[in-house]
Amino acid sequence: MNFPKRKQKILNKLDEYGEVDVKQLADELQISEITARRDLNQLAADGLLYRTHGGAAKVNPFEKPHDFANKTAQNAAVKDEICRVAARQINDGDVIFMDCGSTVFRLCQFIKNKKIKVITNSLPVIYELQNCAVSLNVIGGEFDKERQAVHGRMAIEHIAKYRASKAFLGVDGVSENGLFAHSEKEASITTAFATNSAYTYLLCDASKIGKEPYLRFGDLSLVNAIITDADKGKLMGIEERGVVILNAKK
Amino acid sequence: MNFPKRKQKILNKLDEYGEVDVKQLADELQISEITARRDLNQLAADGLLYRTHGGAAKVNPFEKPHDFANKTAQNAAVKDEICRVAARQINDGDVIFMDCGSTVFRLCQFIKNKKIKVITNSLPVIYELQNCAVSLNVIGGEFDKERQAVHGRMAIEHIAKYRASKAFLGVDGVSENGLFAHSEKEASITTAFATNSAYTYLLCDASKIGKEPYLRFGDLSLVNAIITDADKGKLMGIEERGVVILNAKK
DNA sequence: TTGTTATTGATTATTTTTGAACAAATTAAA
DNA sequence: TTTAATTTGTTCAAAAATAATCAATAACAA
Repeated sequence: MNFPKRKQKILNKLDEYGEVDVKQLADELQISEITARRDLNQLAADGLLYRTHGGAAKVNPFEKPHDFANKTAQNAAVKDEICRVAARQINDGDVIFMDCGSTVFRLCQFIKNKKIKVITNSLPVIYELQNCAVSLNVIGGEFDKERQAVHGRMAIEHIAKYRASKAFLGVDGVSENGLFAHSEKEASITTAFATNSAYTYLLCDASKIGKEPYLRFGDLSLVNAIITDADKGKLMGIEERGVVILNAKK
Repeated sequence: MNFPKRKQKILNKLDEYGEVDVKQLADELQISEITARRDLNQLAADGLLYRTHGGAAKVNPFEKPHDFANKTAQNAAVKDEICRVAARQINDGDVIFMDCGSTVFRLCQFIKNKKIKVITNSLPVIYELQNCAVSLNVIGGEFDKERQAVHGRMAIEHIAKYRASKAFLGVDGVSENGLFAHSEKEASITTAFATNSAYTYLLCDASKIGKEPYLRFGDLSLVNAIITDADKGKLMGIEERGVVILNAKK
């Protein structure tokens, strides 16, 4: 039995029972335990399941059915690790910016009982945090349906009126040459967040490191720290520029 | 049983009873007490619960946002009639203000296919309209959890920058003596909406007519028309002041 | 054929998880 | 207040799971 077929079986099983364990999987599929583990790791890397000790679980069986939750399911495990590290940087009393990226969204779950103020342009973030301890400030302006967030001139003006102690941002790419985005819209918002916060964290998984898509919108000096699961080797050029690297490897 | 599964069980239990204690948890989940403690500590670190001596408590005593849906369900039939009439006043190309009242919220369902721009401070309205034809403008500022809407000075400033062709507003009371609200917050937002739109509609069911609760915040001249299911008799004093009455009786 | 590559399994070392024992801290009681 | 009972954090050890390395096999192309 080849991998694609096993993959299908594993996912079916997972869908039915909500979880699987390595031993039982190895037995049923007539493969060794290590192969079963390798399969699970590969599926976990694709964000199709959650790897646990001894097995795996469905991505999020108790998550809300919002469509933005689905988007963030890709690489959820890695993103969660990154966000755990990020959450540890946040103290009561902080005023933080959060942008509308899928990685930053996953930060919500870890800050729900912190006594902080969150300023954001992301509808999913607002929706997720509306009933918890954090105080919310909504950035006003034109609503972008695709990104489920507010963008445009008004949004930039709004941000400029506030000062945050920390900003948590995502980008489409980052290298020693600077920060990169797919669109002008996101670039200008990100820049506004960064310039109006005392300390800026970039949250990005390994896939974004070294990528330079489309638009270079800012220098590395715009951010103070990068929280990532990428290897040291890939980050050398960036660290040399004075950016703090926070490792978020599992 | 692995951690993710225990995590879910703990959270479920917490959700049901509001609190758990270590001993009982260890017993029910067939784990040692120290493991139970470790689980609770980890969940607490993620902000999913509050750690107490001997156990843990739910993180947010607040209620879920369902109460908004419940509120809108009250008198739904009457409110829908009012909103049907309101929707007929809206033409393609209009720029309209919508406030955060439960009546105005029900207007959403009737305008989803109109080619208009909606400017609102109501999170439920944004959520409801995010995936349809209307273009959305989000009013920025401090988020008020109770009302699920944005209020405050920033919101007022935001509104002042726009001009709408029509505003659709709710109030807590209206009589020939003017407009009434339960709180200063809502009053100032309503005033801002009304003064920045060419034509202002008040959406209110019969229960609001003649009521004068707490704060009188504006003259009747602030509105151009009232859409209501109330009898002509109750409205005489108001109509005399030049306010157009649109009947919305079933 | 031959060499290359991908897949799988076995072995070993490492990491993670768990529980027990005990000292420190906290709460409750006298 | 002091004392007793709980609860907790810490350290250590055992067990389980995992990652890493290497060898065997299968699939594939030249």
